[in-house]
Amino acid sequence: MEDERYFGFLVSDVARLLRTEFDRRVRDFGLTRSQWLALTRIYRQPGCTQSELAETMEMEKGSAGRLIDRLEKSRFVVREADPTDRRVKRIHLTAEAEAIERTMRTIALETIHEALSDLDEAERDKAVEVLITVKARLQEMLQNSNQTANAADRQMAAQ
Amino acid sequence: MEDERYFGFLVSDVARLLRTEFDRRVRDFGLTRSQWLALTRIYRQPGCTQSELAETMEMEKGSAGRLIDRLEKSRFVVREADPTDRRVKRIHLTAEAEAIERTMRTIALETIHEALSDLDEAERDKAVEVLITVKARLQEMLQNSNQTANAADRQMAAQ
DNA sequence: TGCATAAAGTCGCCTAGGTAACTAATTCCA
DNA sequence: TGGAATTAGTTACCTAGGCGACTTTATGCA
Repeated sequence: MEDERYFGFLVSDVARLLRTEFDRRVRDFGLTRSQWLALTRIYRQPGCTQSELAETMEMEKGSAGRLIDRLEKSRFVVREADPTDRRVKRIHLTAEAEAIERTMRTIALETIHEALSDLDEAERDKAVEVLITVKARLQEMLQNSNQTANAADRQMAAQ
Repeated sequence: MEDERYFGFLVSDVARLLRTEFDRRVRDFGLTRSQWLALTRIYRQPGCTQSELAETMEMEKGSAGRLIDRLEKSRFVVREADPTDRRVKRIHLTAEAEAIERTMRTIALETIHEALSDLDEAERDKAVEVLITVKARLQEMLQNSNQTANAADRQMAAQ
């Protein structure tokens, strides 16, 4: 059990190093890794709502909203009102963003390619498979802690 | 090359989910995952300087300093002046922190154990090995981008 | 139909971490 | 030995993301 700990350290370290290296490479484009990730999602799902974006990015809608704030300020994205539901804001890429999305994608692929260059194909595939398994497990765990929190809330409310 | 991208997404997702789940489990102790990580390092290296801590945690000294600020405010840590070098502040755990460090370690091990419970031993070991390889590669990449940045600085300075 | 509930966004507050500029103290070397 | 370069730490400013309270709008049910 003790040695499992390293997995936790390592996965955090690798994620941070990857983000830092990518952000350095794209700094001149005025975007960050998170912002680019959002762009790729909006690119594939134009006109999505903020909540949908938060869902596919697996983050809180508050965090997603602020990400969109920054993207809008940098003119990569526009918010448009939904005609049938006045609560909803639909997100669209600007023309500039569509062009830059392609550049960023190339840099992302180069960065990850270089980061993985010491692995052979089988190792890469196995690593991806393992990470998918762990991620699914963690999502279940988080859902459970949400449920117990909600159950506690309901208990409080009933009293 | 295209499929390598998933590795990047996955490793970031797993790191974030792991942090969030752990932080939820330990919230009542008044600490976060990062703060606990710092405690374990100080536990193993009592009296270390802030720069040494930043080094072993592989983060900027500014970030480490702020982490220590929060730990000091929560009374888990004290800064002590070094008698021989007046620039240096040496970090020590308080008695309370030493006790809590053990509890947190248990929770960390439980969390990671649960997260990895769908893997067999060989998969775990292989994953750790792969992550070590990728991390080393990324560290090299970051060192290179640092060097080119410094080289550019020197060029600027020479002009 | 009317009211409770839920959903979409926003905001404030928190931690985390990078970057860069700055001060004070130390070391190194000509 | 004196001045340049380095090192330790702090600070300000930035993005990122979780959490919870809040408002506005829709929905669903009795």
